[in-house]
Amino acid sequence: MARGKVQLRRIENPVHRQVTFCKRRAGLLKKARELSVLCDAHIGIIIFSAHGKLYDLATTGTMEELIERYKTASGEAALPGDGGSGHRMDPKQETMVLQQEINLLQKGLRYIYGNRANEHMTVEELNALERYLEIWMYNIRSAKMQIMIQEIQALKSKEGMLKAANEILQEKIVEQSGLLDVGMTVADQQNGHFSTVPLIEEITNPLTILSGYSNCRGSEMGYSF
Amino acid sequence: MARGKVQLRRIENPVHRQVTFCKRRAGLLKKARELSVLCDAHIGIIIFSAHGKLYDLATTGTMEELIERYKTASGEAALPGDGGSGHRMDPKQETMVLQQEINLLQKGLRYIYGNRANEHMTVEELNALERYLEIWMYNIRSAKMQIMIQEIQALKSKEGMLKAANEILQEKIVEQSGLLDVGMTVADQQNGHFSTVPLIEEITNPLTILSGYSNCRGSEMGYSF
DNA sequence: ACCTATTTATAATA
DNA sequence: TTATTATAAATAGGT
Repeated sequence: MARGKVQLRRIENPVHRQVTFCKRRAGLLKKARELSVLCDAHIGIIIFSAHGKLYDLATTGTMEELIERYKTASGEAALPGDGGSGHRMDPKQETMVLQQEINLLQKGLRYIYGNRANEHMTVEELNALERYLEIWMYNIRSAKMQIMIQEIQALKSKEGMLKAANEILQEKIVEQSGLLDVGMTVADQQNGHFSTVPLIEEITNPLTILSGYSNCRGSEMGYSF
Repeated sequence: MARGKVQLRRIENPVHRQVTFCKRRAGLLKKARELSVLCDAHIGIIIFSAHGKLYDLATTGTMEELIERYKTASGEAALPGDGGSGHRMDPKQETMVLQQEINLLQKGLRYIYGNRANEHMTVEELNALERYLEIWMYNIRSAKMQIMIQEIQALKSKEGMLKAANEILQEKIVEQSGLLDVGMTVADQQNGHFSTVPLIEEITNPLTILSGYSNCRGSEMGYSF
């Protein structure tokens, strides 16, 4: 949330990932304490870093007490809750948790299924919901990849055209050099100061460099989704 | 955090408290999921509302697995402080985590491809499996994205070199044309068949085309979706 | 629930 | 880790 928005995927740079982990961990625990104080909630948080280091927080009593309470509460049966947040028990509620995890899609989902989606969904409706979520996520990701692929193709096109142009130019130069050679023969007879050979080499060199560079190591693998 | 800052103490107005609880609870869980994805952390959160209602989140596997791991990790190391003490992951613990993931995956595979009547999975387990799959997909896509970004950069680099080469070639041609013109002057006096002007235009045209973008579909790369 | 003015959180950087 | 600072997010107060 600063100096550039971040995508919701694993941070590849280890340093960045570590810094972000420290900061966000602190932020998360702070938020938990605030929520606990503001709303009388009892909160326990367990965090294992990628390296296995443990960080925890228990806003009330000990973590053990919270765990005991959790086991009791989670084992009980349940009421279909208000309208959103995760409880447990039946498939209906569990799927609602999944729905919450994709906040951006929630609005659209309500549009499609109507407000009663939270109240009276059958198993069949839930299956349809899941399928729809998958398709939607697929489309969004596909769109992003499409943009990148178009860029790659455009760049490759430009590369091909530039290469072709270089060849044409090279041919023209050779051709011109031949003409020049004939002309220079006459010229040499007049002042004898020029030689065409070094000139041709000068011209050819850049192309040689280009040809060497053109090892397109672009992975030939097909990107699939 | 908006329309007026809030004091860090219990919200007296019950309505406000409930609304804030809902909002901040959602925010807290969202932050936890983000931290988990961004930094490969394994996070469990248990929230009891003031009225005793349970809300929880396990970003990896099941809450029970996290609790087991917590007990091991917190019991091993030194001081059982209030909260936030770090501990290290020993081989035993790491093996346990990996074994949990493997077991869940194998069970899921048997469930999916085998006889569902023989393999029973709880909703909790299925959700955990779903989260695993999602994380794996994240990482796979991240890797693919990385490859594509590298390819784009390589192509842009090549494009720049080719353009530079073209410019050099163009300069050489103009330069040569000048020399050729001088030579042709002599040659024209002999047979009068050549004119240098059309030649220059012929040479220049390809570059004009090159500057133009796009076209060309070539791209032997098999991107598929 | 939805809408914004503000407050917070935090990504990039040193 | 910590500090800084430009920006992205979260959210308090209303509707």
